[in-house]
Amino acid sequence: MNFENHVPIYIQIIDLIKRDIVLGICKPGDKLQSVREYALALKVNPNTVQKAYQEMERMSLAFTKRGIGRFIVEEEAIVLKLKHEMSDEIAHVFIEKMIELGYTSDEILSTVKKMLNGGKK
Amino acid sequence: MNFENHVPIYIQIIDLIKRDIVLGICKPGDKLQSVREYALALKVNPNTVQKAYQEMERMSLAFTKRGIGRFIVEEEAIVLKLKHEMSDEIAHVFIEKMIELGYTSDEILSTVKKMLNGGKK
Amino acid sequence: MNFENHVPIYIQIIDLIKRDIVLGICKPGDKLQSVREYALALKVNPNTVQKAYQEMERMSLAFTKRGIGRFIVEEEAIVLKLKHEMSDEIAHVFIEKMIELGYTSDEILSTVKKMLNGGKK
Amino acid sequence: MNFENHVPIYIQIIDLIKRDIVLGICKPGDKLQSVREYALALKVNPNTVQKAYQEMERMSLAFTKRGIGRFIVEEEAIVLKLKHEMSDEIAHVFIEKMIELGYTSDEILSTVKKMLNGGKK
DNA sequence: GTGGTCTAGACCACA
DNA sequence: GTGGTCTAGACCACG
Repeated sequence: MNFENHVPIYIQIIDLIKRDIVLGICKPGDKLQSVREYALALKVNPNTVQKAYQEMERMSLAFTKRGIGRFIVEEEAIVLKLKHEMSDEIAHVFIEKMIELGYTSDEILSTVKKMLNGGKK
Repeated sequence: MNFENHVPIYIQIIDLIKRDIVLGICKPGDKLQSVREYALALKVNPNTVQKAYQEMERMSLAFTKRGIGRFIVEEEAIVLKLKHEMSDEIAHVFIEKMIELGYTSDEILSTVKKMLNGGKK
Repeated sequence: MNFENHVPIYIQIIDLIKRDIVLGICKPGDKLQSVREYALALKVNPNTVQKAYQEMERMSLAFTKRGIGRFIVEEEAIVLKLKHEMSDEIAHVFIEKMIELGYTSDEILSTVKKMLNGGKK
Repeated sequence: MNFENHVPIYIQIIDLIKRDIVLGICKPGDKLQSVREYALALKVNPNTVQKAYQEMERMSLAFTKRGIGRFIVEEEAIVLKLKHEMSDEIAHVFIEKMIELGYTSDEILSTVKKMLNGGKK
């Protein structure tokens, strides 16, 4: 967790899990760590994890079995859906901002190419 | 101004002005609108514009002539510098996030291409 | 059983049995299924059935014969009593809430009529 | 606020406000009391009011102007929509339960009539 | 054990 | 002033 930047911790937690789902580290139907466990692991307050988990339920990414635990939604398609949703969002924001700065499509493409070849940060 | 998303309004204002500089809508040395004028125009609290202007001074993008007004820094190079700084930052963030999602360089490139051709908005 | 809504599962179980009594599916004096059996059938934690049964004893709806099993109370009147108790409670809550929303008696009646005719589900 | 029953306080708060909207006590576009104010008035913790308010935003019943306050959504139709949504829900649950208990449409109607005439609780 | 709710009190950014 | 977030710690119902 990054406590320095201004992205709320509970959002960072959600993104963490979303990434784990996309990367296959946890799979549809898997049980999430309990609120207390995960809070301990991340060294944050249980309420913060709770908030993240509840937000994930609202996004239909997880659901609760009362008294048993919380689980990732059991829909296999969620992985690809998440991946595309997230990458589309990211790419869209990127391109919008570049266009706003006056870049043409060609310039945008070559910027990306250069950076990808440049390799390290 | 977008009051709904989570980007602070004063940041949105700074970005607005930066874009105007990059696009040549206002030039190095130009006088900025007064806090009150601009606040009125943007339908925003004057404190918010004030904060945006102060932040721009901190970033050496603007300076104050006491009793006269606030001006964009007079250095011509600022335009290109801004443009590159901003686009580099944007592209860098974009690529980092895509890699985090497990995309390869080729996939990133083709995603960008597709979006540029899709061309909506 | 509905694991998604917020009605405790043990309450849902009680309601299930009460309905069966009212509808004559099981009769005063009948033996209830064993905790384990019923838990298996409902795909529920045995503790939960246990709690439901205990609660029913507390409400004088059931009683235990040690070593033999649990039984529905033997009083025939229980059926009608249950039926009226439950419907009165339900109707009362309904009318109270409608009045709170500003509905008049006439409007309440016509709402009910409309719904009964609409008849879906 | 009712601290005795098991309906979460934040839900009770939401219902309170919804009722006020339906009854015209507060109108679309009105400012809601600040979190702290309302918490003080209801003698609950500000976090509890906060939770209620945020839930209302999720239901598109309210929105935030940052640094200014929270407001009821500006859509006039919301009043009737809420009223019908709530009464439909209430009536639907009522009728479902009565049917489950084996009541016929006629019996349901006459039960309601009787209760409405019976008048007091 | 699990999640759900609540309190008390704090800090922060924003307007 | 406003809302947003977070911590610490508590109690409860549920399984």
